[in-house]
Amino acid sequence: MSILVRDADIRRVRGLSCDDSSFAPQVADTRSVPTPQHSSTVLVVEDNPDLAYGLRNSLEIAGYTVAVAGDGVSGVEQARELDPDLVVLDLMLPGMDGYRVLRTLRDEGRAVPVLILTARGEEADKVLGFRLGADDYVTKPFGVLELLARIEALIRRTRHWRTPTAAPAAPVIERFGEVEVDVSARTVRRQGERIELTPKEFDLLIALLRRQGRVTSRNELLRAVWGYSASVVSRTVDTHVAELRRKLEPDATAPRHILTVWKVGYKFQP
Amino acid sequence: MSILVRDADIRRVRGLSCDDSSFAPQVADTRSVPTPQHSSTVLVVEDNPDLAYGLRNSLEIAGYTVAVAGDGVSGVEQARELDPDLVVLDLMLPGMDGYRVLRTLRDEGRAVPVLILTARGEEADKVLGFRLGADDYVTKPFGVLELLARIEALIRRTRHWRTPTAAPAAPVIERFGEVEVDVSARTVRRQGERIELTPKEFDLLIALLRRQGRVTSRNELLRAVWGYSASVVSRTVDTHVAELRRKLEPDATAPRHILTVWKVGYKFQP
DNA sequence: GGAGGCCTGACAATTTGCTGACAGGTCTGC
DNA sequence: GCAGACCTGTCAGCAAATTGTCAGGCCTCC
Repeated sequence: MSILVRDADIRRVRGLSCDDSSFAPQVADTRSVPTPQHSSTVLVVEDNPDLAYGLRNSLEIAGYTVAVAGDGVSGVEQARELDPDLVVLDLMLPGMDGYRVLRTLRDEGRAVPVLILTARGEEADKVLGFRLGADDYVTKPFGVLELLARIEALIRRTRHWRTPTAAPAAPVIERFGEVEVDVSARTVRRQGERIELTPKEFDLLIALLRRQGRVTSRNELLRAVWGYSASVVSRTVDTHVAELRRKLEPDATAPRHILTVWKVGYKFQP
Repeated sequence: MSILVRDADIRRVRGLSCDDSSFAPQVADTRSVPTPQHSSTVLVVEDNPDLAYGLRNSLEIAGYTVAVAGDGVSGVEQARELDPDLVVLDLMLPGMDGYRVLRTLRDEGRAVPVLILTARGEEADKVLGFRLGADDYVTKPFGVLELLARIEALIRRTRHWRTPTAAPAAPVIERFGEVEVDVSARTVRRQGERIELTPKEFDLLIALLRRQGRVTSRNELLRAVWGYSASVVSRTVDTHVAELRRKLEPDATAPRHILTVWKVGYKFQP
């Protein structure tokens, strides 16, 4: 893994003017250079300090504004606050792992491009990452120049729809029956009263909400919420569905929203 | 390199409805169901016939419309004519190489996403590819599922500026007589009133619907709905047909939609 | 070390579907 | 046109499959 790359190379990748002479304060330099493309913000969510430092450095040299989050929770928070142009996301994070970070962002309706950067190179991992809404997936060890090129490509691809519209970022709230779900705050109220859902319960609820009106098999729910594909052997999904019903349905024994479809799966109805 | 992948996996990558029961009618269904997501067109520019064939196959199973070009010049031409949603581009091409194809497309102002697929895995090659305007870069040997996931991600990312309105998954509804069937919700209404069908009944109804207008033998229905082929010894199919008639026909003794064809089987008529 | 979340596995409660027989229709050969 | 053979319609009960539910135990996080 070559974190050590000449600055000139890094600049070149971004297509900045590259006269090799400058060993001057690069950061200040690139900032003052009137880059035609207004400086984009990149959020790096990475718990390994060394790697985070290296990335920040490379990205700043390439002319980006960089923020670093050391764990999943602060990653989500900073993504909300900064509204970055791209997120570089490690999967192995303490606490909230990368998959969950990604899912949370997407559940909140954030379309920010996400590049997953991880040691997990199994094809299944990659497929899962893309399914959850990732835009690129780079495995360690990686070349910095390639990473920068991919970041550049992603930002290039997504720039035009960011500039024209200044999103007012309305809170995403879903309602059904006497329940309202604030997706970004991950809170649920029922008759105005706060209901506590566990993370899995909330994810499951969102997954059902996103598929409302359609029958969803346990397997699809497993993949969407738990992240793996396996023939359903245990009662995990059912257990959580039962818990959701208990917490959200007026009468858990006669559900009106979270319905069972025999031999197929579950279906959410508003 | 695993070109050989189960169809079910390939479908799953596109997020089509997927079910645990391996041989159940649901899987067969997905093939004929008009997928709500309008079929995207993928242009494959690849001179190796075997690889091109394999790609076309996988992509078609995944639900894409596929065009193949065997060299760079016809690749550019087809890109102009078809205006595809994505281009899979090999670099090593006879005549006009991939880089030049890419540059030509971009010079013409075509913003179509391009995924480079090549054996050249040097970082410098990748960086060059991205600089020329590629959106992704996959090196051989590659996993088909990963490639499909990347293609899906790219098309997902670029879909919105091709289709201005993002419709929230309109339900697929089939109608006949006074009955309407919502396939994805697995619900049936008759004169607007909800009719409860058991799983087998619903599957049988779908199977008949899919074969409307032509006679279907009990054996074929058995295979389609029950998943196994067996000479019909029991009255199973008939029983379920009777039940369907009772629930859906205005007069079950004089069916108008689910007709008996003597000594042959059944026929559905809208 | 405690608490909460999550999964597992068993048991109970439902729902579904198959079987097998009988009744009623339809067809074929005469 | 008739009789017998054959095919389809129908029914109800039991067996099997599926889901609801719960408590115990493992694990992670605080």
